[in-house]
Amino acid sequence: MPRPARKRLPRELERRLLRVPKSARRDAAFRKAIHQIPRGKVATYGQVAAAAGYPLYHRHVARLLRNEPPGRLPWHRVVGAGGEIKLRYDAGIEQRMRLEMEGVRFRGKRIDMEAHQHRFRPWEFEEF
DNA sequence: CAAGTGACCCGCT
DNA sequence: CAGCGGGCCACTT
Repeated sequence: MPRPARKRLPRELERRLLRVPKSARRDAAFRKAIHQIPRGKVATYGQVAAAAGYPLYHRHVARLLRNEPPGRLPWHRVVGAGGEIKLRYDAGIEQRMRLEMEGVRFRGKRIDMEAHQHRFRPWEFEEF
C-alpha cells in the first residue's frame, strides 16, 4: 500500500505556526503597533505591548527598542508611563527634541498626555 | 541552575 | 516629588 499522501499545511501558515519563534511573533506585533503611532502622538511601553496583544510585556518593548537598528521605527514616540522620557543622557535629550519637533508639548518633565496620547484601535491587532 | 539586570509599571511611603 | 518593593519575562553571568 502506498503511503497515504500527507496533507501539507499552506506554506505561510506553516511558517507562522512552526518555524517562527514566539519571540519573533511578539516583536513583529510590537513593531506593527509602534508603526501605528502617528506624528505628534505617543504611547507608553505598556500600551504598545497591550495593543500588540501582549499585556505585561512592557519590558520587552523596551528591549526591542534597545536592540532595534535605528531608522526603521518611530522609537521616540514610545515613552514611559505618565508621559515620562525614560532614556538617559543624550538619548533622552534627543527623544525629547524629536518629539518637540513633531509638536509634542511638555509640561515640565512630562508630556501633555491629555493632548498627545495615541489611542490604538483594538481590531487592527487581531492576529491572523 | 541561581542571581542579577533592564529605554518598565504600579502602588505605597 | 523621590525612593522602594514587588511584579513581570528574557537574557546574561
